[in-house]
Amino acid sequence: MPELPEVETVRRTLAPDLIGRRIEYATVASPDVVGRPPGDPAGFAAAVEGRRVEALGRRGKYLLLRLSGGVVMVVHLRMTGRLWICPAGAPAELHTHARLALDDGRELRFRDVRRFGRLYLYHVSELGALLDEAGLEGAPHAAAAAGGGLPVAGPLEPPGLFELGPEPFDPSCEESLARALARRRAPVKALLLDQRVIAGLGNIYADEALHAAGIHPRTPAGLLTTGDAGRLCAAAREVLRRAIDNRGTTLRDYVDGRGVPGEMRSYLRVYGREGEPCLACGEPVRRERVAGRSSFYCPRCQPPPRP
DNA sequence: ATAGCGCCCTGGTGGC
DNA sequence: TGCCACCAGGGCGCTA
Repeated sequence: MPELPEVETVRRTLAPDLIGRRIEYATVASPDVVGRPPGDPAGFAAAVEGRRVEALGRRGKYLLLRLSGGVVMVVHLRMTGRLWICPAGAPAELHTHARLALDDGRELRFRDVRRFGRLYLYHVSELGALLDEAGLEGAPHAAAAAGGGLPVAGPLEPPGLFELGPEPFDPSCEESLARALARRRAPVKALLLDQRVIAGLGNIYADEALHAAGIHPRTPAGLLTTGDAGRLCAAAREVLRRAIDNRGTTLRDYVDGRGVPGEMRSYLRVYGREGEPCLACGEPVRRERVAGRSSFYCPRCQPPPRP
């Protein structure tokens, strides 16, 4: 389940092989995965062909590829998406939806068994602050003024991309979380998963962060203090940092930009460990459905809220 | 405004 | 062994 650490790992592992490469031609097979221009794989392919990859950035769980001519390709892997580079001759796996042939005899491939993942195209002028936030320095693009030859404008889908909360490593994270928690009845976990509050946490790292902070996932957000919000942010940072250091969590599908699985799974302290002893206190880890998601926690380290 | 739920989609799993 | 209900969960749209 690509969350922030997995997307960041994909970015880091793709960058050295991708930056400076020219996309010779593109094959996009499934209309489903083309979010913009909506359902137009041919238009998408035509719009990226001939462009060079200039830089790779990330914002939340979105990966951004800045292409020459002021075009930005945005990728969201959702649940089972994979984006990696392989030799052009490698047999295409089932559910390969896009293949971008590079000028060095290799291919950038997008595969997604469940077709939840999406590819989007934008012109730099549409992205505004997002470029800087994603670490793509928005140096003026001389050749980009005209619109980059993109076939469509259309609405700025997905809306989520333009409503992202602060990155967990951004100093404004504490304030955003504290503000979101105040007077809310929803379980704290629901807000951690809300990308408008903090960008980049998913089910795995939300559980890990709550455990590290000693907060039960079902705790009504409004019961938490500003101090709790601070501890939660600090816990999230530590968990995410560690996950990035270990190149992400591979449960089944996830691989990095070179096709290599991540190592973080062995270091998860609660996620996926129902019935096993808490690594902090030995109490068996429990699993419960919170905010529509399966949630793992230690009943001793994370005392349940009093009903 | 907010909270909760169903939907999308496929493959793996576990029960019988 | 085969069959099938069920589960995984990110984001979004709908409802009350």
